[in-house]
Amino acid sequence: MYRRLATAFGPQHWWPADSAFEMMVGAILTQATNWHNVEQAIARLRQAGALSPRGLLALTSARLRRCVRPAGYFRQKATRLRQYARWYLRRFNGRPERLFAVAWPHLRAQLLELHGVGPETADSILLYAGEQPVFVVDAYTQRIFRRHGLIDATADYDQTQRLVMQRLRPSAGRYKEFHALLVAVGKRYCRRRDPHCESCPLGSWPHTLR
DNA sequence: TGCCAGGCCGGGT
DNA sequence: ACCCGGCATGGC
Repeated sequence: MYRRLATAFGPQHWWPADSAFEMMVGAILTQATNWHNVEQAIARLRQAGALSPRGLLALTSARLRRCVRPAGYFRQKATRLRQYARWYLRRFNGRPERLFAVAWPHLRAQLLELHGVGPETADSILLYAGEQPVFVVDAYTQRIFRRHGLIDATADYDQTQRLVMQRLRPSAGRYKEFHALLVAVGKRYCRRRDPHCESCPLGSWPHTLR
């Protein structure tokens, strides 16, 4: 599946961000939200000088909310970003090399303790900002794997993640690309309703790729 | 127009 | 341990 997607779509160049902190901000902002909306919010944050922990914390909450608004859930996300920035600054001085000096299984547990950071957000940060060999599962991954019979209907995040990490040799580069490719193919061919699979590189419904 | 987007949390069974 | 409603904007 990975090879087929890579051939069909080519390199995805993920995660689009100029710094580790910007990537982490994007990971929180993109929760259940179109990336286009996130880009608008990030542009506002950049304009406000808030793409660093200190810069973000310097904003009033009203101003922070105005920056976040295009990304939706803006009250929640503004609060979560502020908490995240405070944690990142206090514990790691806002330095990615300090953050990722922590062994990733332990760091993952710490990230999950933060309000507003669940498994996908934590794993995205570990993989794309930290280059740790952790596969990121998202709604597209689950939907595509189910439609191809790779997992059963009840498989949860951890089971799906285990499947990939047991079958694909640990490699941050490959995990990054595979996740990005699944999103790319999912957006085009595997939406919740209206899956138009005719020309999908993974084959047509009902899927037989195995 | 309605549906959907790169989730997560809290309260209820 | 699940299940569900709430959270919100912008594009097609």
